Amino acid sequence: MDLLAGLNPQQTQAVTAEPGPTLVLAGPGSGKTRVLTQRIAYLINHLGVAPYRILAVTFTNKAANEMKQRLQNLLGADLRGLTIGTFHSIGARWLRREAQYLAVTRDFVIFDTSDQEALVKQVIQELNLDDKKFRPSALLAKISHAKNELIGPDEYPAPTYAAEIHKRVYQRYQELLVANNALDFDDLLIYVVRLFREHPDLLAKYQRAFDHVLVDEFQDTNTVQYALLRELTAVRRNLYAVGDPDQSVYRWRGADYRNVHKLKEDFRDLTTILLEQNYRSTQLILDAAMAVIDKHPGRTRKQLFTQRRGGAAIYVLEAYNEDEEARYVVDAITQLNAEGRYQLGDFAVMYRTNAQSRAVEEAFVRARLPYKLVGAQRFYGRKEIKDLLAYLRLVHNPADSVSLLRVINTPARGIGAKTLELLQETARGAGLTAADVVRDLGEAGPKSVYAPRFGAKAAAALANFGLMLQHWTSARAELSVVQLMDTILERIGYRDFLTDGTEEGDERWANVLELRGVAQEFGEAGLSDFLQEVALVSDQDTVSEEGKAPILLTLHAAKGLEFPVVFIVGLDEGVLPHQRSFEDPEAMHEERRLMYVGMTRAKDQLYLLRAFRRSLYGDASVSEASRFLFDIPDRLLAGQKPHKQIRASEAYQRQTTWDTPARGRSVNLSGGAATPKPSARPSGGEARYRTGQRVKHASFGEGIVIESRGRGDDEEVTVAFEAVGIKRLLASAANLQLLQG
DNA sequence: AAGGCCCTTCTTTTT
DNA sequence: GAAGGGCCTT
Repeated sequence: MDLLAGLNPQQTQAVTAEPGPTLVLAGPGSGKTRVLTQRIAYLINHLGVAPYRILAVTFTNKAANEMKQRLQNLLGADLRGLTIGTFHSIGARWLRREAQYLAVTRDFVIFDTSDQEALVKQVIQELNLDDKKFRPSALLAKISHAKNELIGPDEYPAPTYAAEIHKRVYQRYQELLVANNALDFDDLLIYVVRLFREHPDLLAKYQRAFDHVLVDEFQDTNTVQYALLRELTAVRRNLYAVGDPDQSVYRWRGADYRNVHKLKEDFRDLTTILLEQNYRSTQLILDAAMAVIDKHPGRTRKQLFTQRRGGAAIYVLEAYNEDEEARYVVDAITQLNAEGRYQLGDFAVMYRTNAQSRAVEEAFVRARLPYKLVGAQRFYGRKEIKDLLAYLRLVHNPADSVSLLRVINTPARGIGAKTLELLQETARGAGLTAADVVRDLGEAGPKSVYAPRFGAKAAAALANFGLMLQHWTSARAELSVVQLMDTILERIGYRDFLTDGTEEGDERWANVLELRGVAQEFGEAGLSDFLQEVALVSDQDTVSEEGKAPILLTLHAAKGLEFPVVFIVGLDEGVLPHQRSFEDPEAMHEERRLMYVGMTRAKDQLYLLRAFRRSLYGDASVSEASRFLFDIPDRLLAGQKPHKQIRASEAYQRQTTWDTPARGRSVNLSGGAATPKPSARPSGGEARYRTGQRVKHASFGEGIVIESRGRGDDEEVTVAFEAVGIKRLLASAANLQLLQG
């Protein structure tokens, strides 16, 4: 079979590049995954490299699985030891293999963010810190940052008092991780690097093992990941990196797209190949996306092009609020679907923050349209799921005190805060884990040396839990993950505990069953593998390929995906770009890249939506159109072109030339003949106020009507007052006096 | 010990 | 506008 058939010249160049350090800068939709897999196939088939001498690293399990799948199709045969996986899963695998060198055993568990927080809270208590002044999340950020710079707890610089506190927290946190036989996400990477630095023989072994190392999404690597790659490839120098700095959106997680530049410095003979031909979007969408990203300072310009000339204009829609914004989306989907041009699975709705999904979901539910929400965090973050996983983790690794504390009284067993404090104290005093103590109480009953420390009732409750735990840990070897899960569920009466007759209760139990399904799919693999798998799933892993319903997801989760029709909602200053990026130019650049990523997901049609009024933390405020909207040339846009909001005082002076597009005018959504506006203005009596009218309010003074809309039988009027700014009023209550009209 | 109520705080994005 | 923490009652 001809591996190179159907590749364009740049792709061919990338696939057949001479061994040696190579950087492929791949624009969106340029066939990056294809190049990466063909490259591996090329190494095996044409250069005769043994598959087990190849290491391919990705960021998500989904990307890894996709590559495996494609290679299987390409090469037919089994992949005979080819290593493909995420940075974290490969790290975990190697660390289990080399656990003899570590302070933890090979059964270590992986602590996720909430476990980390629980641990830090414990530290805050132990060190008697003011929990108002030291927030777990802030402390964890410090720790993670230090870890990513390969700074250990004892090397942590402490020039100030605050830094001294951080250092102590870091030290104790790390001790507790070891005591729990646990690693956090960062540890999965830094332990490998440290191991390599401390044991040159180990490093040499891994350097020898892999002739070729390939990395996907190279722009998302952080300092540790880059160090790992560099050390691994220091001898053979066959590092093949694929990435796109324009799509770097994980800075907040330590990713540094400047690693792309570092690569050029560290490997002076680096071959760089640019992939600019796009096989996804229309030229119009590419032009719009390039217009946005070209405003990004200090980047290498790429000229993306496609054979797909022209294309439908990008629709800009300005809604009154997020509910109407969501309704626009639903209406457009309904319409395009009814016209038969697109299946429901062809649509995607993207947003900056997860909180924005609520309004969209509600609109879908109201329209009785199905939808799929992406977010593993959401599933694995649920209480019932975390609880059940904590039981499994505890059985797997009884040293895991975070899990023990989580489940020891869930469902309630009469073990309260006092008892738990005493339990921890007892364990610490005896140099044991809490699990050891409860198991002894269970086995020896009242004769246990620990029994006298507790009240009779508490001791009995603890003993009971200890017996259960003992039973599970000894039964564990003979049971599959599903069987163990069933045993636990049955024993603790979890179903009855979760289902309380409400719909939510049923949903909770359904979630448990879903996790059970995951375990079932996992088959015969061990508990350890199962726990690792669920600890390392990403949001992007949960996007199923053949969708039957529109998909709702964050812009981050959308990276790497494509859809015929894309809606990006919340194009408001403060949302995208996010408020938190206003002060920091680097963060602002990342918002721009995020916008670029979102836009380039669209194959045929792109809708950009914003809401004039948006609620944040409960109450609403007026927002301005995102700066990114203004970067797109007008000629590429249709619908309501963005306009700068006019301040109340300015509006007052410019009333005669007011140019707000009337909300509610007919918008042609599908690009065909004019069609009725998707959502009719709520019917009601004739509106009393119109945009541009001058009105007077008893206490706010004079102003101009920005907008008026029906609300039940009443009318909601938004007025820009000269003295007090923009206010929203109910016509019936405000008693506005019409000054002209 | 447990459950209910009110208060605060907060949200970016996720391996 | 949700979720967690603190404080109250049973």
